[in-house]
Amino acid sequence: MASTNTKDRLVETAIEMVWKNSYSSVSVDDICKAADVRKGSFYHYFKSKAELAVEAMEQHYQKKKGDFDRVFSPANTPIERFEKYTDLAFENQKKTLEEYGHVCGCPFASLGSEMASQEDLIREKADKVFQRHQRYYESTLRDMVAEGILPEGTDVSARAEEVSSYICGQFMMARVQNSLRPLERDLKVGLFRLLGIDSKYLKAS
Amino acid sequence: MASTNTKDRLVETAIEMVWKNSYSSVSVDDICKAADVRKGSFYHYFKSKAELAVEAMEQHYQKKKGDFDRVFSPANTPIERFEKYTDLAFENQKKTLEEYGHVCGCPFASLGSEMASQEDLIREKADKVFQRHQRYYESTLRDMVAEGILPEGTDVSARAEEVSSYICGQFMMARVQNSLRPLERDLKVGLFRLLGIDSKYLKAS
DNA sequence: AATAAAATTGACCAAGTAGTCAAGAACCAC
DNA sequence: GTGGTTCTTGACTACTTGGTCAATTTTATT
Repeated sequence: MASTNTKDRLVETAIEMVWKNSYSSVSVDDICKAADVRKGSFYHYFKSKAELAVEAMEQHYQKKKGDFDRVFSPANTPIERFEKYTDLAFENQKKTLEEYGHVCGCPFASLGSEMASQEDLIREKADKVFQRHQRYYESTLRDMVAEGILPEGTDVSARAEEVSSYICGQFMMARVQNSLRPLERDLKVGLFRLLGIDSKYLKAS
Repeated sequence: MASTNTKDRLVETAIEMVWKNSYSSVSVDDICKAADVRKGSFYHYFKSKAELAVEAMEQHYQKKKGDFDRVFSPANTPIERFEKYTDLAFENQKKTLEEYGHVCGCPFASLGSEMASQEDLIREKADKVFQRHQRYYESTLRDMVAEGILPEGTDVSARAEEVSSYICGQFMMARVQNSLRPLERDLKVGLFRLLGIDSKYLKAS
């Protein structure tokens, strides 16, 4: 688990601690101590705490990218993709609850929202990560249009953003409630209603 | 604007500063300075910073309650209620952008999410406020069922929570993007799709 | 006017904050 | 080995943090 590489160890420790708690509540000293790194080394690799956060976000995205690629693979039907995605998302949240003792929500949203007005680099990074996620949704929506599941002329870009907002909102709600229950009940069913897919296409699965 | 009452002045200043920035980035000293109150007075009224935050949330909810009551009044058709609500929500976000120079999102979500794992009182308060909001949604959804706009047996409680999540998610997204554009484009149309209302009922308005 | 209660003040504290820096250690190519 | 580069260290700074407290002023009650 723990990287031998100093920089990676800092990044991994940071994403864990910040995701569980918050950016401001986790100090550079905390991260250094947990990663067993002296502060001078920290500032050898990062020129600020914010820069570490940005790199942690990128690395976390890269770590999850494989899952995204698998779930949103064209080998799955468009509907399967969103189904598998909500399952995956739920499992991830469940894992944070078991591992950190708390529902942690979406790290990009929490961190991006917390620092939105103070660290523009962090806000921008969160924004960019969401855009990348939305490309997966868009592509799936386009396939839905092609298959006649969604009407010609559907604004896939707008709808992808709605999906992104909805999922993010569900995660934040789960974090604030510190409970997986509404997520389990609402995430998938609400998402498919939001997608505007006729129920006849959902019966099959 | 500025209250003559010391306690109110602290609460009003706090909600403003915390909403614009974040809980952690605004210190007790900052709030005291902005409210022109000495720190001893602060701790005469509040026994901790967290307690102030909880009271600020309650007061902010009370301040907005009138708008909610007007918008969700049974004098409006159920569809009108959600329409007026999205309009109001958008205008509120627009106001924060103009006033604070930044899209601020939902204060209960931002604050609740930021402090979820550190200050349980804050998390709980945010949770409670969302529950109160959901009661407005639920009541409207029940009226929709009664009018045949939604099918008998609709789980209004679950759907209200979905609505809450979606709106919150849109706000957070707007904050992270620091832009009103997606909100303007997606908030209302996505909400009505999420509600699962047959389009024939929407044509009328 | 006397008294008690509520409100205000500013000095104070211990602990933490992000970030710096000069010195040394480890590693590299040659 | 030599020389240069990258890493690591720990002490250091200047400042901020949430919170305390005893002394004072203001306000309300009689």
